Amino acid sequence: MMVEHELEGRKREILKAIIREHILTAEPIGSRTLAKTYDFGVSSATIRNEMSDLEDMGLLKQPHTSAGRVPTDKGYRYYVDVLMEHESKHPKNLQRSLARFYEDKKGIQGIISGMTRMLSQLTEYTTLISEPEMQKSSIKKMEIVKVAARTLLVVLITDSGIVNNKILKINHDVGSRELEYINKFLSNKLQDKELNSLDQDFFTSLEEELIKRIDISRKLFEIISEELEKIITPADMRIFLGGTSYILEQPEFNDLENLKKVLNILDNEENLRELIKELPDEDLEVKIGQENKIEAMKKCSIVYATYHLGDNAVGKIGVIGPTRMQYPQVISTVDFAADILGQIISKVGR
Amino acid sequence: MMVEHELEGRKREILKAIIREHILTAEPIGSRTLAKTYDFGVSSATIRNEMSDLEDMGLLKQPHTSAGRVPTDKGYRYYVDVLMEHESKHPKNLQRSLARFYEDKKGIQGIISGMTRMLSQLTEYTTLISEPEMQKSSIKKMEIVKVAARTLLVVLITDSGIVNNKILKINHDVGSRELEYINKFLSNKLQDKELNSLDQDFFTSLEEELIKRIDISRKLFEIISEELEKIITPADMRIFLGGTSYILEQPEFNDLENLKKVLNILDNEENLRELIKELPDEDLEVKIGQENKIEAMKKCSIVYATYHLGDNAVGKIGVIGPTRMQYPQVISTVDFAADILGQIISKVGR
DNA sequence: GTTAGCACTCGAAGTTGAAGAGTGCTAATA
DNA sequence: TATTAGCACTCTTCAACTTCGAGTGCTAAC
Repeated sequence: MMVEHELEGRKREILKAIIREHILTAEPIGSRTLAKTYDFGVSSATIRNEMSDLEDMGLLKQPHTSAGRVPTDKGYRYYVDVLMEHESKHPKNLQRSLARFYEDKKGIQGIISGMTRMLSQLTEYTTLISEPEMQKSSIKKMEIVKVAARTLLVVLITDSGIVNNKILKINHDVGSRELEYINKFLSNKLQDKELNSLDQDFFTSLEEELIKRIDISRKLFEIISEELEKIITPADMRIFLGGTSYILEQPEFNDLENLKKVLNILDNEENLRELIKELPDEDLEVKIGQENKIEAMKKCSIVYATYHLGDNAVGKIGVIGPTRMQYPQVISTVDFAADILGQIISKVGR
Repeated sequence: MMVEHELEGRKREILKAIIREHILTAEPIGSRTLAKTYDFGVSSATIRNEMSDLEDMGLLKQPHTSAGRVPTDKGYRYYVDVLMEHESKHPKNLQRSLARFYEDKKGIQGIISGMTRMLSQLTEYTTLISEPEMQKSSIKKMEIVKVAARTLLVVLITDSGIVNNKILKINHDVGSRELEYINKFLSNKLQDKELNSLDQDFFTSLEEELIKRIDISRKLFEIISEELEKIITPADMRIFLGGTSYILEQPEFNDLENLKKVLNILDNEENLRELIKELPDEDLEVKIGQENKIEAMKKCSIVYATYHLGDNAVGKIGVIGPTRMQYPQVISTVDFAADILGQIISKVGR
């Protein structure tokens, strides 16, 4: 199946031209049009023959007899992997827009939300950013504060500067001494621990130790550790979505049926989480059409990158569009955005 | 303009029938159809005359000659205000679904997010819920915690149980004594204060007093009070949106132009905030078509209610659909949902 | 290996005509 | 006087038909 890597020069150029043209027009490309706009030095008939070969290889297809050719997913894949010329320059206006972020102090979520909007405006596609996962971070500080009778607030801060908190209802009141003790004890035990090392076993052993030392209600500790676990698991990690309406600009989604399917996914944060979980932690990846596991996404491409906060927490940033996508620009923009986003958040955190 | 209130019986019944029928079919309603499906005891010709009168009053209109009639915004308004029969019963399955919420302990945002999804599923329209505004709440507890060198965490808890926190970067380090003092001082001063009474003047006077008592860096206090103000202002109050894709089910949005306009509003949280600000604090209100101030919404209706947390914080909960909307069901559902939402959140908070 | 030429295919777009739904008006009716 | 039957007229929708152009594949010649 790796025949394509040996594509001779002219076939390469023709495929490249077809894909470029199709990305611009969203129309099937015919041999005559191609011969006229590009100068291959051969006639349309020859191009026709080449195109027929490319079709046999599965890189092109015809929507129907007597229409021009359209790239297949495989064609796009080959384009992205081999043919495409990468844009190395990042537009000046991007850098300028970024300045704003440094001034803002709206917290991590504000930054991500702003970045979502910006990326979607730059690419003119729908954009998706996940909050940084905390799994790989370690705990910098954790504190339980009593905020009212039978109400505690657990605050957790990681070394990447992410804050998480949770209100805790308990049945019996806790004395402030007791709480102080628990705080000290937990601080000691949890300091600098990696979050993903805190499993059920860990908590059980903690509990045993704590019970030995102090006459603390077992029930109370159970609640605390249970809640701590919940905070840590990224089950309800927020996903930021922007530029949904750009989808409507794409001619391939003029078909309401398709549109519905895709919007149904985007509509629901649960589905988005699902979608993001599917994506392996690559620095930069492109999922083209059928390569997506979720049914409704099989007519879309996703260009995504993983952004890093130091060496720890990571999140995803991605762009969703039709398989006919402006890959060079989008890839370069997403790549850059991931880089910048990591930097900005890291600065806020530290 | 209040002529309509004296609409004679038959005209009322005909208008009601037309609106009902149109809500179901989304088609213009003709006199013959009406005469056949409803039994008014008169012929289609008579109905035709009545319809003509109703059109003169601005309650109906014809999309074109020789089409049936369609209700105008004014017609719907009259329907909602006068003709409509309210559904008083709340469906059993709603009550059942609610049980789930009580078990969840995902915090206020989780509850709202869940409620958003539920309401959109029940009504089959797009749903919108705003976080409770804190303006009218008072402060129950506020505490500044030092989480790292030159990093403070401000935690604020209101009497309606809303927690807000913010990370604070400062230039110089603060001693823990200093902090303790500030905490005590602020606790005293802020306890039970209403949030909307905390204006610039208040902070200035606080500052003066504090400076007298302790040798605290003026700069530090400025930062703290500034940030406190930011926490309080609802500038970036979150809006939860659900069921966007239901819009696609509505035949009136088969026109891509319309659809784009509306989705553009929904796409952007900023716009949604704008939208919600437009809505006065009524217990339950319906904005029909042209009554909406935002251009893109002039083909939509919004049914919304204000939900309460005790007597204090309030938020909005609403449903967006075409002007041809299932008003009776939606109104009753939104009303009920607002009620329930207030209750649930209050319980979590207390 | 390349190309010109040609028959063939298919979709897009425009045209026409018939069917159907609905109206408004008028004159007859209860 | 309010109601109704009847009829001419208007307008949309839909299907059938046509035309046009873009594109292909194949063949034979270069």
